[in-house]
Amino acid sequence: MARRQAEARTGKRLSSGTGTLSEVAKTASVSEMTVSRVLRGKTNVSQKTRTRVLDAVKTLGYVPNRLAGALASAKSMQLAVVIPSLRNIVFPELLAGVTDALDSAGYQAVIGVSEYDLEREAKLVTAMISWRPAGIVITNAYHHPDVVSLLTATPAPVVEVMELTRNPIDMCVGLNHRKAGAVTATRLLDKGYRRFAYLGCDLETDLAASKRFKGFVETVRQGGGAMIAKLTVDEASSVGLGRKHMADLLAQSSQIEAVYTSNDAVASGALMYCLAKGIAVPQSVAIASFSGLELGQSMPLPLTTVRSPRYRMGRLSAKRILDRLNGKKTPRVTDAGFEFVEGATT
Amino acid sequence: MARRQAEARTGKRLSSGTGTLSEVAKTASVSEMTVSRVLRGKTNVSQKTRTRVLDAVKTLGYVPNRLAGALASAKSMQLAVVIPSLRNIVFPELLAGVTDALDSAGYQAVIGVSEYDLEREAKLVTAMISWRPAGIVITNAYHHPDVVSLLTATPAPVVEVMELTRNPIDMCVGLNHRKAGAVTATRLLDKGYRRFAYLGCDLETDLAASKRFKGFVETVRQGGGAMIAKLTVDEASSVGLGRKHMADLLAQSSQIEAVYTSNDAVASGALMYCLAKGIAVPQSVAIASFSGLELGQSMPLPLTTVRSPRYRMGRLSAKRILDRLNGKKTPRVTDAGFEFVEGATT
DNA sequence: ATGAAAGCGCTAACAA
DNA sequence: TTGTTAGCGCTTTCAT
Repeated sequence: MARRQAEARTGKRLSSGTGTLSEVAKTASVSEMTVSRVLRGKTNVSQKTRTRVLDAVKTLGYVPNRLAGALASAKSMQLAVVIPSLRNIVFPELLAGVTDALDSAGYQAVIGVSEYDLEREAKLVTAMISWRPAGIVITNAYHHPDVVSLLTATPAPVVEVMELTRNPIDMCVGLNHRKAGAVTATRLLDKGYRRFAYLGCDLETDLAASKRFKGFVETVRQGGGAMIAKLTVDEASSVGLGRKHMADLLAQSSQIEAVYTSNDAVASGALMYCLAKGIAVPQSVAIASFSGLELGQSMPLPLTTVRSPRYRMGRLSAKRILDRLNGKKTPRVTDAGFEFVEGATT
Repeated sequence: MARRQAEARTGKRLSSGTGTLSEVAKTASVSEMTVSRVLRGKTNVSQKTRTRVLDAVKTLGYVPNRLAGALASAKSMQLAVVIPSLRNIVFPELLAGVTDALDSAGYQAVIGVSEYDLEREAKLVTAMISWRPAGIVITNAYHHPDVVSLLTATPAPVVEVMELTRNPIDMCVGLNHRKAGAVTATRLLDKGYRRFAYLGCDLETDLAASKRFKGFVETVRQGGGAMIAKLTVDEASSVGLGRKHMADLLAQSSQIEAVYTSNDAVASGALMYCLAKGIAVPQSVAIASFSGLELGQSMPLPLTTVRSPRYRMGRLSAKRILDRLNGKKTPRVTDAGFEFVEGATT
């Protein structure tokens, strides 16, 4: 048996190991169309033949070939999802929302990871489109010009997710990152903080973080505060980033009252640094952030942060696409909102 | 323009928005076969015609239809990946290894999430096989009988990843979890700990964790130690789980010297609880774990743990499948190993 | 180096 | 309710 397998799995055939519609048709003594109808749950088939067909399917262990189905009907059941990274838990969480929504509708997610590289994203989008997906979910709102043309030309519904844009290629589901930064600044100013610092990843790469930063800085200035230190590191946001670089940031000025970070991972690392060094938070230095990760809320001091609805945005994105495919009217822009979370670090 | 889009994106056609091979052929005044050859990088085409074809492709913005290609050639460029969850960062990390390996070879990953549910996994595997993937990567080594038949029958290479089995359906890439538990116990015993407790998720659900637990308990017994407390919670492992339930575990006995947890997420939560409550780690209670997450190593006290090579296992799994597809000989069983990490929590 | 014919496995559209 | 015909867009195979 093992030998048969080894021979069969040469990759030379992927016929199926499951036979074809026509074999099922022969076994059940009906036409291929009838089998097709039964398998797709069409109602105009008598109960008798239906049972006969289903029996044949079962005895043959037949699994339909969706490649052929999609080609013939020009309707795929695959949804392309493009995300920048799998290392940052927010994207898997987004993906979880997408897959949950698709699951009940019988769709599959095909994923592509751009690693925050626009060129790579462009290649990826081409590759995805070559599978003629029923829809496309792509993270963020800034893309390679080729991606914009491709996505504009494709007949499939497209959702840009995470950031809010007034001018999406097709649809968009996201939140206003600038506003999230601004809200955070307002809360900190209200608490009396005036001298701020920023710690995070490279802002050219993470455009959403950059928007939050801008909103934060603007509001700080308007509120009479000042940014007196800033440290960005050319690597992806992570707990390790915060843990390793908080010292350097604090060394930039002894007057820092509060640190705003690119996200909860960095903030958690920064907080761990303070805990390890015995630096009093928030008395010596306050920390505020963005994401609302479970991690941040499990810290000895729960983080002050802004919770973004990743899972919900994923679900919503998939829903928008499914709705469109079902001919429903869909809004171009969906503001998924966010929620300020008052923790113990400010 | 926006209107045209809205009309086009009804989901009624997914023809392409990009034309077909035959249109390219007409534009370049060659046969479809020639275009096909150029696009697949076959060498037996003159430089002149090649350029002409490529020009036509560019001006038309043509993107090949891989559904049709895969159907005609019986060769898909999609790899199915089935994982239990996206919430636990180890699976996205595994996935990252897979997508990185696929990327350079031009393959795409189609993912399915079973949510630790064998029934759901069975449905998922059927759905995936209906796309006739070039290969299948599936997490863990225990499956629904239907899954076993399906995977045994499919001509595509199959890799079971994470756990080590001597009898994989086709191939397997993983580590010996029982041994990982045993090694951890040995180290703790060597350090003089004798009274142990366990904190983690439901062991019926997470079979790998269960194997580690068994290895741990066996070794503890053999080494003259004892398990004097155990708390398992019927929810997925998470930082929150450890954070919330560490108190209850410690309440079970005042004599607990060391706590072994289902993984680093739980351990991190447990450690945070101790930090928040001022419980001295490891003096009052030691903590040891499994995973080797960046998070655990960024804690104020780095965790004592066992690092599993998630990313590498992902890469290796994809590599095994690609090798098989290229006709290379591949080992049935690949032990990816693990590494004990001496932290500051023991 | 290039092309023509046939067909992959399925479904739409029409007929009976 | 069931079947027939004609493709979907591509690649294989076999010519030339």
